Amino acid sequence: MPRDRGNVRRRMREAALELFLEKGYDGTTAAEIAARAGVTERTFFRHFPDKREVLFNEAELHARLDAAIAEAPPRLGPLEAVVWAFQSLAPMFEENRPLAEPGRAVIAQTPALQERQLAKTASITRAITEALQRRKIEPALAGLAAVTGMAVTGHALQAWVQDPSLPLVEHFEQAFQALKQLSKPAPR
Amino acid sequence: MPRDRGNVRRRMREAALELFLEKGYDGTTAAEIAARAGVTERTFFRHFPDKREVLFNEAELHARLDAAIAEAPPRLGPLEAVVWAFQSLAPMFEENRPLAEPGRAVIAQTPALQERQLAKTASITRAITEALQRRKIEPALAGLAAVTGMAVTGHALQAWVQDPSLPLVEHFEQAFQALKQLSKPAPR
DNA sequence: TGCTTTATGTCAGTGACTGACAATAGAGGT
DNA sequence: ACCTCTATTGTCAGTCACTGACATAAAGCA
Repeated sequence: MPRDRGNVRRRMREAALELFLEKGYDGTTAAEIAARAGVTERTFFRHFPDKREVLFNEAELHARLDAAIAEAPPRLGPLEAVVWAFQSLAPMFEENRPLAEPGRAVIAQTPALQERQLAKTASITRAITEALQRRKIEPALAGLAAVTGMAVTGHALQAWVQDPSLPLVEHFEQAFQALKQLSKPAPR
Repeated sequence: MPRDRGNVRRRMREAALELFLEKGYDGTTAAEIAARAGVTERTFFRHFPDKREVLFNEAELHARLDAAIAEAPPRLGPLEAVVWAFQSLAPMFEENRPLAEPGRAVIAQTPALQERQLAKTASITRAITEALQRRKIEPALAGLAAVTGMAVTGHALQAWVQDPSLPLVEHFEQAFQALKQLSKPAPR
């Protein structure tokens, strides 16, 4: 019965998001999601290890970040390389926006999903750290650049959701500049 | 039937830890934990919102941290206040060590528990941020001091588990000194 | 002693997730 | 067009986390 191959996954993601917006995450059963996608509950759990995963797409982000950090100009420092990598992924974020934006809303009101979000952030941070080490950055510095880069990125994505008029690239740039302001002057 | 009052909770925590060490987290059912504590599964879920919570003790830590940060000497800066607060809670950590140490081992090999751990860390970080703001620290600085303080504390606790010969207070001190080293010199 | 409150037991039910096995659609070869 | 082989999916039964409703007994108090 392999009729759609990779499309089944996408259909289930879309069906899930629709239902979550209609009835909330807790009010939606995995069987309902599967049904709307024209498939069985069992198939749902073959594609996603658990119900929460339907809202996240870590694998793709992970792979693209790995590649982007490797391709960043060698002259760039660790934090700059991270920012550069996210900048280069901006088109992907823009493209996924129709799904990502309402997804954030659902996550925001569901503790179980916020928890998973934290785990995903941690996982991506580890991935960035390793990618930086492949650029011959020492581990401690790589880790620091990774968490900082993730924080800046998260901030920029947040701002982008609230103000879609500005392109994501600009939000990245602003957040990065704000960080520089923070670390520069000794106040008072 | 209120015979033990608060003791039931402690008995269930101990029973859970024992069983987790014997059969692993996933191999242990909530009913088994309850049975070993001489109680019903339903009672277990009356005391803990879910199975994972049996391994964490956020409420107490949260309350004590709030108080400790409020009591820290006024002359201390935000990060110093956080470190001071954790220092003052060292006796509590030392006392809970028999439970906390094996608990860490269980968490380390159970993804579901690591996820919850991240959530707890985030929650405590928020609590510290708010406590610092009550000391008239501006929000951005308070948040930065909170995450930094949590990172230093986590590092110290990690080291303490691996080297119990040194008192926890010393580990806190060492980790704090290490942080200062990191932020001081501009390498190369 | 009788009454109220509180912690627990009992029971039935939902929903997430899993293992085992059967059934079918598609690719590729003949 | 027919056959074969493999990747996916459907079906079914079962475990376990978690919940609501109601009954019950212990503890505190009048």
